[in-house]
Amino acid sequence: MATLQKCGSLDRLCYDVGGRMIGTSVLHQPYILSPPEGQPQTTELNLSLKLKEQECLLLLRRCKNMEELKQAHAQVLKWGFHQSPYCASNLLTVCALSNWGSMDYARNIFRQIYEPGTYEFNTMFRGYVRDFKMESALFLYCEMSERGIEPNKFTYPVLLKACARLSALEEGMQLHAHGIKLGFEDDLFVQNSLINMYGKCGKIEASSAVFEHMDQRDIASWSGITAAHNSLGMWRECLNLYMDMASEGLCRAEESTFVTALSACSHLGALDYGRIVHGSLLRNISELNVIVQTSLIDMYIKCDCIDKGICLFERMVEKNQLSYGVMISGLAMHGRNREALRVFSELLEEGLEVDDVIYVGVLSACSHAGLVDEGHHYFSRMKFEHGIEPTIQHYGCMVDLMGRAGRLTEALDLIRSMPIEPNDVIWRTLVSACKVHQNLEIGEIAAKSLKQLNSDNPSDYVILSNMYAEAGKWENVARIRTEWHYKTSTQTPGFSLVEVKRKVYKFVSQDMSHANFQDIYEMIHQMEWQLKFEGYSPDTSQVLVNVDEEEKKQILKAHSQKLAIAFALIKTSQGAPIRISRNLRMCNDCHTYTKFISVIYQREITVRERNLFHHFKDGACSCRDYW
DNA sequence: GGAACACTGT
Repeated sequence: MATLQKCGSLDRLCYDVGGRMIGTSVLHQPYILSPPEGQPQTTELNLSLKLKEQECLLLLRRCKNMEELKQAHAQVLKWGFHQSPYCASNLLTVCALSNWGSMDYARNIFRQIYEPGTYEFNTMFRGYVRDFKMESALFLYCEMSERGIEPNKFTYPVLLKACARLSALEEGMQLHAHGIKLGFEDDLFVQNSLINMYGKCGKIEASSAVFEHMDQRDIASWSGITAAHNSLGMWRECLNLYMDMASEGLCRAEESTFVTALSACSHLGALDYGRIVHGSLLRNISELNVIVQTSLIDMYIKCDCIDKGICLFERMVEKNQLSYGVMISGLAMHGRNREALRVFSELLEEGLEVDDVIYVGVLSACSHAGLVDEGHHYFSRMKFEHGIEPTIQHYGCMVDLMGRAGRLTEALDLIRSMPIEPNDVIWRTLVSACKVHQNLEIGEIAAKSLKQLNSDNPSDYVILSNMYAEAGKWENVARIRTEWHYKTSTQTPGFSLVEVKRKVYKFVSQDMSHANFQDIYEMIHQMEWQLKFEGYSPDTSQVLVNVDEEEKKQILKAHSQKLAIAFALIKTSQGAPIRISRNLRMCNDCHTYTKFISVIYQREITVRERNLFHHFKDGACSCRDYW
């Protein structure tokens, strides 16, 4: 049998006309096949060896599963070609990258390769990343550096992807530096990967810097930069980027870019934009895939077009778990809880997998609808029938479910028996329920636990102080107010978004930053008269500033939601619906105010509050004042 | 041989 030898000298190769060189490009080292001992190196022998090697390659490439591969591997070993760089590399690629391959097997082969080069390392990186073994990939890169093997331009994208998935900023930055040193910073794929890596690590400035410095951008560059903004909650920026891309006309958008843009529309409640994206989707993509369709449904639902969402959902030929998930939580958001549960049973009938997210939707539908027994039923079914361990979110839903129904002791027992540490959301849910049901005893327990978590949420103090006020415990109210004052600086700024003529405007409380803020305040002033005439009186109980009553009223008047409504009234035609989206729960006064506006100006006003829609029409709200 | 996408409780 022939053996493989490393051939150090090119001279020898030149002399050895019949002997052949294998894989110089791969290993940067020439190799020859030597004849069995005592036999001369003849052209015939080399030809037959070459043919044999080809046979090995074919054998490896034909494999369709691990069993076949193992057999082929055994044959290659028998023929003595396992050291041939071609054969070894092919074997490695098949193991690491085929759908049925095994990375463990690949690792063994890799270890047996005489001198693995950049190509073999890259193959291993790709295999590891594909198998979500990011640490292993980065670890192997260290070995590569120690061995002094030069990475090439294919090395960086895959490793940057590993960093992106791990949110490993430090490693990512190191790779960036190495890439620059080796002169790969101008490679399009490296740049795209950098955009993505920095985005996933939350370093949007770094991500944008790479994007800005690119000479040419392709669709992936745009895709990456929009996704980076989207995942960090910078939805307006994301949409602006999408529009830039569309208007530049240099790239034809692909499905992924549409999906990102639609996600931004969902979060912003930007229906007009959503429609534009839908339009270009129909123009550019002939057949919409499941992901795009699901995103469209999600967008319509979150932009208050629930019926359009349902219509698209029903027309879908192929639905997956996520499509159902979007529909279930969407229906729950709009208070159509029975329908949500019906869709859930359809999902089960379809025989699709159920996951924890779907159950969050199901349980929240039960809690909104006050279906206590059903909620308990689904909760235990989730654990015992589907083997899903409840997460903090499921417990949150259960606490909400029992809390709304006034079963406060049960809710507290559940929190105490939870195998997970309760978070601030859980306690806050219970505090709110205690306030509604005026249970001071449990309320105090919950409030104490909430305070221990130091979550700096100003609304906690409002609920607490209101709870004490209703019970007439004024010393406690005073104490809470002082404590609150101390925390003022750390509160999250609330904002309202409103879409007017395809542009999304953001308002914060007391906002003076808009170009036409004077018109807006003038409008607020006019509205005040109308409101007074209709019998509205401001409710300052939730104004969280320690000032006198008159000043409180002034502050109340310029809450972000009111500014957004005033702006929309000025800028839209009579009777047009107004859609507002906010990051925080609205205060009682804004709720009452909006009800009055809906009747005075004859407008339908929808306010989206995180995951709940308030639909104001003719002076009433769809939540029936309980939210 | 390389990059990118959707759903989560107050």
